[in-house]
Amino acid sequence: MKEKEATLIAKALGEPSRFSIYSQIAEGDGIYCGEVCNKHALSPGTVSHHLKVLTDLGLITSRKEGLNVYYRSVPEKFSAYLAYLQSLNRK
Amino acid sequence: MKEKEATLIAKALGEPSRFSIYSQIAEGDGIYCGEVCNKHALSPGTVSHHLKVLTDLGLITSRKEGLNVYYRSVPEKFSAYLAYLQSLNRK
DNA sequence: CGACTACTTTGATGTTCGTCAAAATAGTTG
DNA sequence: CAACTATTTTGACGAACATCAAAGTAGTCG
Repeated sequence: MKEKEATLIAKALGEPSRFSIYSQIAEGDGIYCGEVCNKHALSPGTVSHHLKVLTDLGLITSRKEGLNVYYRSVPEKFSAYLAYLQSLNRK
Repeated sequence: MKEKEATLIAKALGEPSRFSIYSQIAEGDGIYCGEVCNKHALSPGTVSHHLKVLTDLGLITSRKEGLNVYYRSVPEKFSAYLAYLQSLNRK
């Protein structure tokens, strides 16, 4: 992973709502968009926006199931980010 | 470390200039403020601002040496942040 | 003390971006 | 097809913030 990508991920997780949403997704085994809206006091449009940012960065993936959209995390991507951060100390 | 603090650190590192400045400090064994200004095309005021943000978060410390101010990283703080991130996956 | 240096603080500016309401889209179901 | 539901997109607005120039501060040195 390059510095630019790491910075974009850090920026994404630096927004409180988005960090919280990512945490919720990462902790479970997948979740529907609506459940995210329920847990956080945010409009559907705002939640959809945050989910798109996380998806574009590869931190989560989505799959349509009927009317709902199912989201789950991509641990490998997150691990790659952690590995990059770890390499910063004592390079 | 709590979620709020982790988010603040992520936000701080999500700003490209600040991420780059932190990297420069973390990679070496300490550095003067002026050297940071030289490496990055930023005004002294801007660099000072970024260094203050990182200092307030406990990611770096400063010590005055004559006319110069010497900065070095606090690896323990950064490690605590990494540990928190690691706990997000598979909690 | 007075000139100089390294850094910090202040004030202003332009941009980014989180948020919502509302319109639009896609898919379901009678 | 028509009504409905879940999500996304659009447009607008306000707040946060990165940046700079310039003024301020602290410490050094003749």
